[in-house]
Amino acid sequence: MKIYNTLTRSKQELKTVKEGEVGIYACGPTVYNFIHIGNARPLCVFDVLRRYLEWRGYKVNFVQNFTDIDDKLIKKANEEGITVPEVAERYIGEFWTDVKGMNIREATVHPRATENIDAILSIIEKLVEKGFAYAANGDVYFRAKKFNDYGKLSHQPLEDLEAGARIDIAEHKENPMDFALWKGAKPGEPSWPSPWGDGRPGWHIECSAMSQRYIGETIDIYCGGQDLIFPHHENEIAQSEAASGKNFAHYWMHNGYINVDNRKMSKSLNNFFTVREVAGVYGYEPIRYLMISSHYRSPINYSAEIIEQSRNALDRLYNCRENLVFRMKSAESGKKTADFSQFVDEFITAMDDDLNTADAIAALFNLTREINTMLGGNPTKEDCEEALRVFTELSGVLGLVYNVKEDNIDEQVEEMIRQRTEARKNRDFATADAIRDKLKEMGITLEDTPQGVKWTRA
RNA sequence: GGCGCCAUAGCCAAGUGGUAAGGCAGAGGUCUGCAAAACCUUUAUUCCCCAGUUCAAAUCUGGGUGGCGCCUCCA
Repeated sequence: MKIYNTLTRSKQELKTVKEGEVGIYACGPTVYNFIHIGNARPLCVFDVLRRYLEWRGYKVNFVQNFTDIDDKLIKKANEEGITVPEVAERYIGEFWTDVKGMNIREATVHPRATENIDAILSIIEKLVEKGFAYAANGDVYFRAKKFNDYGKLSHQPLEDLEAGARIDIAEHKENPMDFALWKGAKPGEPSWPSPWGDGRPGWHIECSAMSQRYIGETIDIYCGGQDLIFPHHENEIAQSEAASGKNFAHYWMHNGYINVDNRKMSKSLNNFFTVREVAGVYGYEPIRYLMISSHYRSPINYSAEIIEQSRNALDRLYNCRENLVFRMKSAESGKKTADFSQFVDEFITAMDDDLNTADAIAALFNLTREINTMLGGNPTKEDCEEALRVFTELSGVLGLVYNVKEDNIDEQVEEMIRQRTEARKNRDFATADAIRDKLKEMGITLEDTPQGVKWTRA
């Protein structure tokens, strides 16, 4: 698989540190509010990346953090008159609601900044020891000039960045490009003890600490939005590599923005839509579809029109599956002649080329047309099963078509159990046993209890 | 000022040297008790403009026009 690497600005063949395994770190949300559809993009895109790599046989260690201590959380806590942990807890809960709605799988681990203060402090100590960091007025700063590769991700020499930097006169930095690793506590703020006094971690250091703890000193793929390239990811490289002396991440994947009226959606422009409000009108599924319907590095200009188009496109996929499942029930058993491998090949070719989900979706639609055509003929049960298997696999890798009714299997089972109970009451054990055997065939085991019949599915 | 991205049909969107995928919307048709769904046909002689390279350019090069982003918290 080829991946576009921001670091080299080119597509590169994916070579992982450990054969067959891949460690991915994705910058997670700062949990001070509902997520907006701009946040939804990396969540959906990198969820697809993870699903795809797993489907191709990789063992994926997918780490996504929660930033649960930060200026914005403190501000929010003060506004609402609650504590910072209460703010975090609330919005982590809301995050899960949206994320589950969009069929985004839980990461392997979701570490929180506040649970990794020890790891953060140990990196800072190392940096101070090596002369890459200095304490000033209760804060600790990273000495950007001392790290020779500073600017390698954003491809900007330090001097140019310096020229554009805004100098915050309130800080005690040696150089404007230095950034905070540790912030001295202000009254009323949450804080942790440290060798430099009570304080809290800076934003950048937490990701370095958590990626190192949960993946290792060198990670394979680091993911995030383009707006994190500078300064967040640049700073992470600097502090991580200065501390470990090793490559921090081999591949950097950055997704494009969601725009509104062709302007970047942002809090300051106040032109953002939350996932919750869009889902309230259109449902969660079209949001996911929209996010992966174009290439992840291209911008998407959000509008009501395109989300409606997404919903309609999705209907075509759902109809196909429904028609297929319906037909499968009555189809006669016979030879399997259908072959859909061509669409799987198309799909893989697309995804291998820097996660070209647009082309992958096209392959899924081509498969859909083929299945629909097949249904117009006289397919065997085996043909239908094969079609459903391929369709489910491909749509599953993209995480699409997930609100599927379980074909009323629960209702069916309940009805059969009711009939069996009725038969037993009438001492018609032949019928009762026949039903029991039929259920067994379906993978259902029964258990008679004083409260009634309990059943479980294999 | 430095760095970078983008421009393909009514809309969305792939395609980065071999003659324009896919989806939405529209039109016509087949099927259908009606209706859905599905299927077929149709909708870009052409990819912002100009010049160049080439047997061949949406694709490469140069120039222009228009739009956007990062350099400050942001996905």
